[in-house]
Amino acid sequence: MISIKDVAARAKVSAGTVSKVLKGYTNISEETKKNVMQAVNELGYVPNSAASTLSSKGKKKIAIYIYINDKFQQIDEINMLYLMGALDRCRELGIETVTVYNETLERLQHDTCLSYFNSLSADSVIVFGLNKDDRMMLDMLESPRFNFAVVDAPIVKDNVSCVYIDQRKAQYEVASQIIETGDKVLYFSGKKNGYVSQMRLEGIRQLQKDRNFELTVIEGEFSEAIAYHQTLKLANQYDCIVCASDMMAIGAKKACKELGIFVKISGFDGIRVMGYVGSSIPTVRQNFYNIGYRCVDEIIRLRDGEKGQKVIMPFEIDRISYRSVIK
Amino acid sequence: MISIKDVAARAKVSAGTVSKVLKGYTNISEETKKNVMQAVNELGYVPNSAASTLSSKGKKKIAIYIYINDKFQQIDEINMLYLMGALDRCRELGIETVTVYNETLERLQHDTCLSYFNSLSADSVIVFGLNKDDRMMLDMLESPRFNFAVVDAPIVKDNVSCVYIDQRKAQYEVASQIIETGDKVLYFSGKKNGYVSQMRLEGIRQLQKDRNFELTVIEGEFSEAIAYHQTLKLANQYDCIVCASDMMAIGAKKACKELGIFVKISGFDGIRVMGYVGSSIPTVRQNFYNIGYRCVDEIIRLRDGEKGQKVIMPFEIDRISYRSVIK
DNA sequence: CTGTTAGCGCGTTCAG
DNA sequence: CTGAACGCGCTAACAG
Repeated sequence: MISIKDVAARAKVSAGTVSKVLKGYTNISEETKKNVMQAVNELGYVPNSAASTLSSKGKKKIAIYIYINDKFQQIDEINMLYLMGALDRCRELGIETVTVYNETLERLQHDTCLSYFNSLSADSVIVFGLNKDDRMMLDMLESPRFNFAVVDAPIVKDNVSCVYIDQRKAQYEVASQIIETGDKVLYFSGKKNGYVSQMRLEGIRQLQKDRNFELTVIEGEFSEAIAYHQTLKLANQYDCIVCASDMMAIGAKKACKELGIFVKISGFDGIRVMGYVGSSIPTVRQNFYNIGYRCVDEIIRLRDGEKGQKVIMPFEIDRISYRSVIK
Repeated sequence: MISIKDVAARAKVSAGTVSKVLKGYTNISEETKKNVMQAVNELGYVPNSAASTLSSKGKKKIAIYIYINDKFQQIDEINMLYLMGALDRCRELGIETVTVYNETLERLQHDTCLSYFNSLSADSVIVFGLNKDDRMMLDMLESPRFNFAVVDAPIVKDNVSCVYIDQRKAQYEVASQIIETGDKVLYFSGKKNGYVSQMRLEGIRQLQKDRNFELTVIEGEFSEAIAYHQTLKLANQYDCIVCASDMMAIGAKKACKELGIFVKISGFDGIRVMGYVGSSIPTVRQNFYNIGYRCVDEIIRLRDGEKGQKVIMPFEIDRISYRSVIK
């Protein structure tokens, strides 16, 4: 384990000087700066981040908080894209990250959660797809000591920005692709009390007012299985099935095929698997990568002392073709 | 930020004693133990892991090394399952983890890589799907200071265990489901020089000897697009298309459908998307969760001073139905 | 059984 | 412009 001392010895300066060089202080002669950097390279020195963050109370990492579980299919694609976006942006900016998984937090008490992120030397947290049941994280948002960028939850505070597409508008637009006046429409909503679920529901309700059709709402919990089974039971009574997620749309479509009937269906999210199911279903394409990317920029804003804001990301209404997914 | 001192003050003992209680030392009176724990709870104290690992040179985290990119579709599902397995096992065992992404390492020099993991206070690394191009990680494996569990690469050393299914046998068996003597067989292999690609290729070659058929091998690079386009061109000359990955099988199947011909196809991996493509394609089902889970146990073995070993995980030959993926 | 002491590796004053 | 000295929060060795 080569420490800053080794570098100092090799460069014939003191440890303090090495530190200054590495931190980019200005008042260092070019001469010694060069020597130090050379020693660093020759020795392959990497600062010990534990010691570093312990010493300088400067916590600078961004914690990336991810829900990882097997309850909902295809969540992994969305998470990976969020993650890629955020990681790429952090790399561009030279910011260190820590990945934190929800199950890790579930073990902790309310208050200890703060300390936990603290001990990770994070001062900011990006929350991908905040869950309304996640008391732990919701409590954390109250702590002014951290900055947050939250995806898919309409929460704005001095230290909290939120990032998402206009769910209401998106649901309105995608549904309007398939619904005609007078249609009987079945709507599979997401999780009861979920943030996005509510907004999407408002979207379809708005469309109902504007276009006048019969609307039945079923809580689909984003579950493909529920959509599948409910569709098997009910599809023959409806002209359209509007789904608050692609996976539910896939379940509904599958059921219709099995029933041998045609019902207009729309989805929501724009995930790749839509390109494989052999049906052309209009959906809302969210650019998850960009959302993740943008979250980092929000954190930067907050760190700079700006107040939290709501960031609305663009989306597209489209069908996902096989061609588009195989690249 | 409440530190060990605060706890000590509240419990009216010294910081050292608190530390001992928390580390589960035996020679502590029940009385003070209780007091300390109470103070810990009341204050919501969480040890600062940076300080902890800095002090005790005891590095105990397991670093989980993941390739994250968008080059190959559906890698995300596999990675997530690996990850879930490893994380679950680590939680069961009370081991802390750090997640490290390949792109982070790509910035580093050879030697600094070691220091990097060091500074993360990791003494072990789990590598999911080691890439033969990844010089950085391959070099690291030479370092006896770390323990490694490597998935999908046949590397065994004192400090390196590897975990995977019997690729050779799996490819043999799944292909034998569709190939009959005298068939003309097209084989889409994985990445040239890839570890698993080679083993799978051996499997099909072995089958060729045993069953006697005409075999053409094309480097498919695990790419759905390549399989798709090559199949469009060549399918009518073959009876079977054996693919070294599910995504290639899907590409091949799609092409056959477009050509309006039937060719027997097999896949490899057992990922969920196979349940959505509407074709019943035999494949090798790997239990990625269990593989991730098992990797942690291998690390434990190595930490206990045992030598690295090859761990062969079970697999199944099966078709993935829609029913099985919607649960 | 418990308190005291001495660092872990680094960043940051403060002198010089 | 540079070096010495202190302390971040914690653990370990040593006293008592």
